[in-house]
Amino acid sequence: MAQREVDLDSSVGYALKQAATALRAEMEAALEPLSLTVTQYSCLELLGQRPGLSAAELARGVFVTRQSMQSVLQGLQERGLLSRSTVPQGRALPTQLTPAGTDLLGRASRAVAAVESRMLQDRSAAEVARLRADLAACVAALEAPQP
Amino acid sequence: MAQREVDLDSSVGYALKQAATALRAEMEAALEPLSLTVTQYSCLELLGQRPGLSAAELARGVFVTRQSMQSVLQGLQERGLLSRSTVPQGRALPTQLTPAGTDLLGRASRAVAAVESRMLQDRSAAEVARLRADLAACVAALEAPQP
DNA sequence: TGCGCCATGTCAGGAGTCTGACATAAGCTG
DNA sequence: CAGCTTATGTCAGACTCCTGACATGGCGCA
Repeated sequence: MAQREVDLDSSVGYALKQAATALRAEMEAALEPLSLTVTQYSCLELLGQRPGLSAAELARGVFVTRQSMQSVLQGLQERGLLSRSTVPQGRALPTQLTPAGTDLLGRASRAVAAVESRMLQDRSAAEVARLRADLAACVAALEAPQP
Repeated sequence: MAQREVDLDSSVGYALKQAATALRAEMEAALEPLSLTVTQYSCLELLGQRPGLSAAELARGVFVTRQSMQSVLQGLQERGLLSRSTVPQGRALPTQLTPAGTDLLGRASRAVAAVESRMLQDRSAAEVARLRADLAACVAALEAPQP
């Protein structure tokens, strides 16, 4: 086996981490004027598109633990950006954006969209869709149960 | 503007984060038997391919701060996996793998390569290269100075 | 019905990483 | 040459997020 197992210059995994890191850094910079962290924005965005989600569902969608999501929700709730139902749906507590939350989300969403469109500049819609599909296929392959 | 600014189901950024998270989780699982964290492995791998790197250079390559890399290096050094030069090259202290470090890196590298190849299963070499190039283009676009 | 099983919310503790700060060494510039 | 800038290593503190644990509410099944 003359071939090296992992070569940084041709490793998709390394490129993936590099891209995710760069994107996160640019998102942080874009969201800083709104006093939002990337995690907080992700939470608002997810909640804006899927109103009524529970904390556990939000946590999975944002890729953090329930425990972390709890403190994120507390912070956003104290800022009046979202409200949690007092009446449990079973054990879960549905969450919704407040008008202030919806307003801030709109501005944050535009800022983030600008970053993403800068990341994808000079690429056709078809190329973008292909990249997205490639990444989704990676996720599916990784999450598939292995023997 | 009827189009939503950020749609999770078609957002490349979200897919990117999802893929990076899934890959990291699988890497953690693969490296756990070797008692290595992903950061520790990344450090060893980079050092194996670029011997003599300083702590600051390693930190940039692994996407952490110098301060974090310092504690990572201390842990690896105490396990006898690497050694830091006592004679500074200027201000920097070159770092090398020990034989034990090289040996462990070999096993870790194979484990990680298995994960990456599972992630990319059913794809041609050309498709993999294209994905890697797409990701690199994202990084370049994000890091390019903006007006 | 009663039991086990899973998901959710929550509390406490700890590991990892980051920001801030300082001293030192090399390079550049006037 | 002196001074400024940059890069590195290091120390200290704070913050974020995670792991572990527990109680509670729904669901399936014997």
